[in-house]
Amino acid sequence: MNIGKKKSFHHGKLREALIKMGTKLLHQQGLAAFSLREVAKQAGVSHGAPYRHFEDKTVLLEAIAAQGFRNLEQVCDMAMDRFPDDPIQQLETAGRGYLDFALTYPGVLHLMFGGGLDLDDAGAELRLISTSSFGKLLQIVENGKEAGHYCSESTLNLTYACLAMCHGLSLLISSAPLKAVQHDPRKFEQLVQSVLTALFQGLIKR
Amino acid sequence: MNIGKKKSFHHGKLREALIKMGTKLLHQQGLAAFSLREVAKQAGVSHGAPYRHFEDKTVLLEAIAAQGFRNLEQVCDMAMDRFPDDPIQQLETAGRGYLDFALTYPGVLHLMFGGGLDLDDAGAELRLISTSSFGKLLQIVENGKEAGHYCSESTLNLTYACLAMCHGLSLLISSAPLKAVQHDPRKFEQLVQSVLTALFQGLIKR
DNA sequence: CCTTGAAGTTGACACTGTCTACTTGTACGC
DNA sequence: GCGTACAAGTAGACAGTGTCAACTTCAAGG
Repeated sequence: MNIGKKKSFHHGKLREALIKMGTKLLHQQGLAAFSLREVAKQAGVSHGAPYRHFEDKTVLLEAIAAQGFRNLEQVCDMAMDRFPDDPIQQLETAGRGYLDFALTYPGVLHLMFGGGLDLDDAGAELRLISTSSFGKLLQIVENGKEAGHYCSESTLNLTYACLAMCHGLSLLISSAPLKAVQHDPRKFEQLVQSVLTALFQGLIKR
Repeated sequence: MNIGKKKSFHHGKLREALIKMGTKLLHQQGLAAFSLREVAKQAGVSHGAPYRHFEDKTVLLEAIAAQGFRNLEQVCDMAMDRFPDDPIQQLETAGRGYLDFALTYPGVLHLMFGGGLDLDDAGAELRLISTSSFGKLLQIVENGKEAGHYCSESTLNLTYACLAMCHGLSLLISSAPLKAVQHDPRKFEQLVQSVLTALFQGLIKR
């Protein structure tokens, strides 16, 4: 019996609001300063309210990380949609999308891969989405292999190589030594191009 | 008037003890559970004592991270010493050393690159050692370039590519999706070999 | 020997995550 | 239509945290 957003009880859909605010805080203040109470305050509820939706602080963080993985999965999907017949373009597009995400939400990226979360004994949601998003990348590499573009290494290992390269580059750019590059579009593009080229050269059939 | 370890005042050389204990705790409990008070307790001093040696919690963390960078620098040095005339072996050895460090001290690695520390406005010590250790890697790549092994991309960009690959691989292996691989030596070696091969193939002159 | 000042201790403060008991208010069975 | 049950949110308490200021200790130098 509601119009639009507000769903049911006192307040509305708190769960999503907390994830949203949490992401925002993470992105503004970093993981170290991330506080459940502050998230609650920003969402306009008392400090105990989040516990009705998240068992734990880490469960909230897991939910935020899960959204990050969803985002990455979407990047892969879009890349495949845009270039259905060109696996190499797929990979390049996905790689750039990954980088774009990493630079837009470095806090979330660090959360996802920074070791703060133990994906192994995380909630089912996070485990599912993280393996599934990895599966999407695997598929892109598989596409290239089927088209005969890549060398004879196992698809799995090639995928790891791709992921490692993108991931490493993202972390480097979003953290210290390369933060300068981030705001110099020319150098930035040159670096990305150069690393991607190295990556492809490493994958291509030889 | 002292024999051996104990140096001067009440307690001894607390600073180093704190760094040592801190590293241990970081490595046992992870960054999230890292507590100054706990470090102090483990070192056998009161909770206020660390403030005589470290302005801040983050300053202690910076000191720990700095040691990590020193370690990485040493890895590069040793690689160059062992193969003075073979830059490619230098790079491979350094890469494996990097990986080894990453898997032995994942907590420190995450501290160094996980975004918790802002290398830009860190203390002078950390800034120096982090750029200097990067310089060592740069030198290894430069060696290979001078020997005519690599392609025409700028040395800087090639170095970034190497670092990104090693770094990304380390993070992948030390965090979720690949933790299993870590304890299966055969698969592990296969993966490392395969990624390194891809990397070299990407650098080599074409 | 007495002063001094670095090194370490103690107690306090605000803040955090988490638990428990309480209140609110909506949906559903009668 | 109404009362009840139960999810959603509040309020207060607790231990643990980082940090600060005031205190004590003790090796060294005049």
